[in-house]
Amino acid sequence: MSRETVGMIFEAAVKVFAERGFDRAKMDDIAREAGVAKGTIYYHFTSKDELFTALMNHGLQKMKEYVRRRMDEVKQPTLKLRGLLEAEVSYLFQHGTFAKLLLAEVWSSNERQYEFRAHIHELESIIREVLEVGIQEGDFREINATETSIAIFGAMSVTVLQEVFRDIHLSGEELANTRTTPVVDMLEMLLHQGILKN
Amino acid sequence: MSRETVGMIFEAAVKVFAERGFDRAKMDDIAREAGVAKGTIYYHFTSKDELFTALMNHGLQKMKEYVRRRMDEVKQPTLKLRGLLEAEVSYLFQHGTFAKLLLAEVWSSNERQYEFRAHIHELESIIREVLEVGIQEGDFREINATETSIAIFGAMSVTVLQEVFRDIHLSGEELANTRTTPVVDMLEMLLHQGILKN
Amino acid sequence: MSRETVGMIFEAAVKVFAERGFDRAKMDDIAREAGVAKGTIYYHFTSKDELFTALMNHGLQKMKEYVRRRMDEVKQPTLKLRGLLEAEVSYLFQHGTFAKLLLAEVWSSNERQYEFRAHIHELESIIREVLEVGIQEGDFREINATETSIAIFGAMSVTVLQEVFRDIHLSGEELANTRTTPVVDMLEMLLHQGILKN
Amino acid sequence: MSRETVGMIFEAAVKVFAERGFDRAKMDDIAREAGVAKGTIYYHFTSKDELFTALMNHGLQKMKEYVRRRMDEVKQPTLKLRGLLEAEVSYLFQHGTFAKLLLAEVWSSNERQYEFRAHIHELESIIREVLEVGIQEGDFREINATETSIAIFGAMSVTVLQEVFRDIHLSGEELANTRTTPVVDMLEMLLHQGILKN
DNA sequence: TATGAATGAGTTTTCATTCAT
DNA sequence: GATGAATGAAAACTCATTCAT
Repeated sequence: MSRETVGMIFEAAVKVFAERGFDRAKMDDIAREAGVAKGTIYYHFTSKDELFTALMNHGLQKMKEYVRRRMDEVKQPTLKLRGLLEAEVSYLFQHGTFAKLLLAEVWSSNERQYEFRAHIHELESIIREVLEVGIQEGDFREINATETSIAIFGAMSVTVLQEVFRDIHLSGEELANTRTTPVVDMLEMLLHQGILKN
Repeated sequence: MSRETVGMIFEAAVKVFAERGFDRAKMDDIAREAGVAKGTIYYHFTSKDELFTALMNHGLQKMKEYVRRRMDEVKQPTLKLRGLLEAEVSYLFQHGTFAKLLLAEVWSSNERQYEFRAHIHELESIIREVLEVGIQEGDFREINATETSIAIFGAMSVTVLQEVFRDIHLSGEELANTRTTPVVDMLEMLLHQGILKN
Repeated sequence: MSRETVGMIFEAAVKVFAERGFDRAKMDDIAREAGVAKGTIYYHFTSKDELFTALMNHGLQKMKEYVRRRMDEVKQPTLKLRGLLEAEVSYLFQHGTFAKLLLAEVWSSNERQYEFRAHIHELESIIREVLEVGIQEGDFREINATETSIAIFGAMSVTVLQEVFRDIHLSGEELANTRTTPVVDMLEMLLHQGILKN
Repeated sequence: MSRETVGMIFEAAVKVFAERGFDRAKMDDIAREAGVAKGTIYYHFTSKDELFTALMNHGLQKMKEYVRRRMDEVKQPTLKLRGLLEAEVSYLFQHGTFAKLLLAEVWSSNERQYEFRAHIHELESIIREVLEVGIQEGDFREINATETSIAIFGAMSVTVLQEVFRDIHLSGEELANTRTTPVVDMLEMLLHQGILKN
């Protein structure tokens, strides 16, 4: 049963944390949502903080795996960048609650943040690696790969979040299906060629 | 004394809210920081929420004014975009605490968020307007101005935030002086010409 | 101006105290209602408690005077009791807010209560005196005047209060004009002849 | 333990509320008196208001049951009225704290009051029913049963309260044993035959 | 493993009172 | 006499965490 119980707590926690943010989320609500007693959560996690961290680590791990897997299918840098964007955008659309949590809590100031930002850095690193290879192979300009990767991550994540909030009634599945391509098209156009006419 | 008292509370509140985030900020700390009694805050603001909202509205108003003022100095769209970025980046560097608050709390889910996002939309609109003029005048490609402005806002703000966190020991003044130009250069290069080699 | 200011505070205080009860009444509300600054109340009364006590003493004094005056017009004990009831009922109807205050706060437990109950005793004494004269003059039975006067006061005041609450939309004037006679008739019938058929 | 804990909170609450009145009663005191932590009260009752309402509803329910039970033992209207008075007087003497609360808070103005007065009306209704039967069976005069029942309730309750306050050092048990009969005698004499000599 | 009643430190908010002008 | 900004003690309420069952 353990696996199942932990799973239900996880699901409930993502939902409640995303709805309310870390501080306004109550262990009571998570317990109710998960259909277990409050004590049960504490049997599996030592604290609210630990639960949250476990949650985010799990989510980020999954996201990184998903992105890496999808990217390994493509080789050419230009296409690789598109594949990467497609993977991240689609993942965040599918897990909108997780996306909210990600952006809302990275900037919140406390101990947790360090661990968090490390994870974000990893996501940025994936972008950076693609950029570096592209530069080396002569596909991309001699840009600052680190800074540019951060900017790209910002452009991508904020765009996704805006859409998630705008179409709050759509399911993650629907959002991912209908909005991924337009968003990635926009980003690709912007990133590849810039906005200048020639 | 009223003006002065409210001013001190404002300053103290920005600081404490930025250090801890809305939920972890204590009215006690704000009062101590402002050098007034806790009751005094409640004499001027009906609640913690009202104080926070007043604060953010004030900050966003100031930011918008600053940006608009700096932009009116430039006419040509290409240069105008640079002026805009320079203004926003420099403002956020100078008011790093406000910047943190801005990004951390927009995505946090509660009643406040709506008012907030409306302000963010205004900031995005400033970018959008520049894009639209640029498109009309033939300087920019036929891009989707709305979506692109969001992406640009994301790229800009996330980049600034990362730097603020990285160089946490630098004052806003120092950050603005040393980092504005490199960051704007990077963004301009990215946005103008994209990353493709030719 | 002093007389006027104190008068306005008095009026406002009766209203607010009656609406909310002593503890829930705020000095702020009284000040606003009176159209003066909060400090002004403290210039004239040393404390909320003193204001309240002054108020009640004043009200009870007025009531006693009113009752005694109306009663001196009648001589015969039987008619005197009716006159007394008429006076009290009519006064309480006209000053419904005061009546509420009277009954609600006599039983509230704190230091004030002693002074209060002393006043109530005086009101009961007026009844008792009438009963005693009536007994002596052979008009009334050999009843326990003290206890009976309390019972009569209870019957009268609770009846009035019920009507005040029931017809909450009527003005004191209207209530006094339309309800005094029926209520006094009922009480007189009850007290004079009892409910037994013969 | 639940039953016991709630019971202890109830007992403590009646005591503290009666000693201080609703507004001056502190949850801290109730908790101390009950020997539980403050949070425990909030685990069982959502607010001070809810605790108070639960308390009064419980008390009034008990009182009504007690009165109805004792009255069902008597059939003849004249005796029934005495039985009713005996039951109410004796109950209020035994639960003097509850009696104080009852009279002090019915007239205090807030949301609670409506629920309260509804209960009081029920107590008055019990009296009214007895009067109506008595009138129908020819034992009582053709009085207005509704208004008279209110007056009787007022006479009875105010009399009891006065005694409770006068002999503040006596236990409820002692008061009920020694004072019930004299008080009921007085009331019965007054109500049955009135005060006129013939 | 799972439960949920109990805890108490921590927080927001209220409001009578003061006092410099 | 009158003002109203400032105060701070007091109170209600919250909620992560514990622990006996």
